[in-house]
Amino acid sequence: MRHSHDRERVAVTVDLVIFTVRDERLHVLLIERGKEPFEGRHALPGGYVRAGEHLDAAARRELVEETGVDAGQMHLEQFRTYGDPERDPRGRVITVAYLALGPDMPVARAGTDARAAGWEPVDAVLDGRIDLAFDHGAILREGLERARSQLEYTTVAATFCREPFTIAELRQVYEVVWGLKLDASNFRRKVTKARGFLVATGAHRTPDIGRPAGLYRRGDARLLTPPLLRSGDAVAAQLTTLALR
Amino acid sequence: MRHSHDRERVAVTVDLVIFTVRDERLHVLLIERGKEPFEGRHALPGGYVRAGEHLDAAARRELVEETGVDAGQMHLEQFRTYGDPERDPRGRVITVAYLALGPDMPVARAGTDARAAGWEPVDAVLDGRIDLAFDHGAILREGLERARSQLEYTTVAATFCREPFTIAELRQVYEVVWGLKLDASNFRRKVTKARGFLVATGAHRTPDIGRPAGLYRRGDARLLTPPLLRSGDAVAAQLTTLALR
DNA sequence: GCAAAAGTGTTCGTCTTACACCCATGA
DNA sequence: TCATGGGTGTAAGACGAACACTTTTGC
Repeated sequence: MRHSHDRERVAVTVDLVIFTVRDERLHVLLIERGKEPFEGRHALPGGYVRAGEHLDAAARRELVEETGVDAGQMHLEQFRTYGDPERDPRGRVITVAYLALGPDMPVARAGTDARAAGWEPVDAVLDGRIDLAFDHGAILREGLERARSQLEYTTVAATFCREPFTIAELRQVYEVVWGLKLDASNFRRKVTKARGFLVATGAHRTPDIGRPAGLYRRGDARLLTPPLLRSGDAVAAQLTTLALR
Repeated sequence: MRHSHDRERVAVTVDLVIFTVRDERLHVLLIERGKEPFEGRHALPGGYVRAGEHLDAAARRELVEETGVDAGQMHLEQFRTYGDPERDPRGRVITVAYLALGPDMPVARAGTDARAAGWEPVDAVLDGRIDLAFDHGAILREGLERARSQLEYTTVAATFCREPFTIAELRQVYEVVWGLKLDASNFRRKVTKARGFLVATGAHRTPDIGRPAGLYRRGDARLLTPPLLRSGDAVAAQLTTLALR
């Protein structure tokens, strides 16, 4: 039996987990809410899907609104929809969560509903120093897990780097997101061997000190073959680290 | 600027891609629609999320309604939300798609909106002999891709098997879902070595002909370590097979 | 014994890991 | 020339693919 109330109409939002690497640490873009509920609390950027608007389009629009960055260049992927009836005190609102990775970029403006917007260390959210509004803490954690595993099988890590970039910069992305130290020489071999991941520009960049490093651009491959796997031990270490926090 | 029409309220449904292995082929549970739109066409089982209902609960409810199977025992995972404004001719309806894998089971009843329900070979959908309503064809394809990769990293393949099961039965799941032939001896070594995947019952089952096979139950591990990877060549072969169809 | 399917052993080649070592630069 | 990070070489061991071979059953 289906009654009319079975087909409840609900509001739909998109929320964005946008990561970047800054000062050798993983950061996430957060806003400070400018109105109730959760006024003054940190939250993920996001907003209502408009009438007739695609979900992906809404996500890209919100990304531009919150950061001023053209989403056309960014990796943007839906990773889960959250629909707990109690997740928003205003009523039934389900949200489609997106993951985006990008190079460190300036925050161009505050969001429409936001008092402020800025990059915050992911650690601060994981250890409770920053307590996010709604269920955004859980969404962030799942986005982080997704990002970690995406690094294994796809070439998205390179989207964290502003072109052209060095292999050391790319390695730092892996180290920061995974929370591990990687062997520089073996890392280099793997990523240069993976077809379509990196394109050498031929140019070099001389650091403050040390030998100049070769510069690369992103290749056209989206899937990383062969994958760059975290060892089982490494994943276990990562999980316990998370649990201890 | 946000106007009231920016917060369009939309209907939300869940749709289920339910796979099973039957007669050495992969099958998917489909219904035949009993009313417009797409009356008489095949579609994925699913329905409206009710007021105050969790998305996962709605998926489990629909699964029981369509199949009579207790979803409590089944692996059920949300894999993507589809929100194209044009995807439903009746108006804006977004749908949260779930993936479920289970042993071959009888279809207990037709769904409330369905004229009939039954298992259909996945091949028939992929090659166009069955043309699904709405965007369900695309949803099915993505669900299949998800199922294929889930087999690599998780122990869900065992949920296809009715307990107790033999290693040959488990191997057949992999072969059917991946569309590949696997080496029986290497497969056995891998799955028995993976901790928490299989628990030997000690009992044996004698086939019509041949040596009796050891019987197993599912272990408590959800993640498969080490993973059981399709080789790059195998994946390529699979993709071309799909493209040629 | 034979067919068929379960299960074990072995070989060979590739990939991973760890680490030694050389290279190119600025100070 | 020294310190620093870039980059190459290489040996030991782990892992995977392929396949020969043994075991256990019904007929």
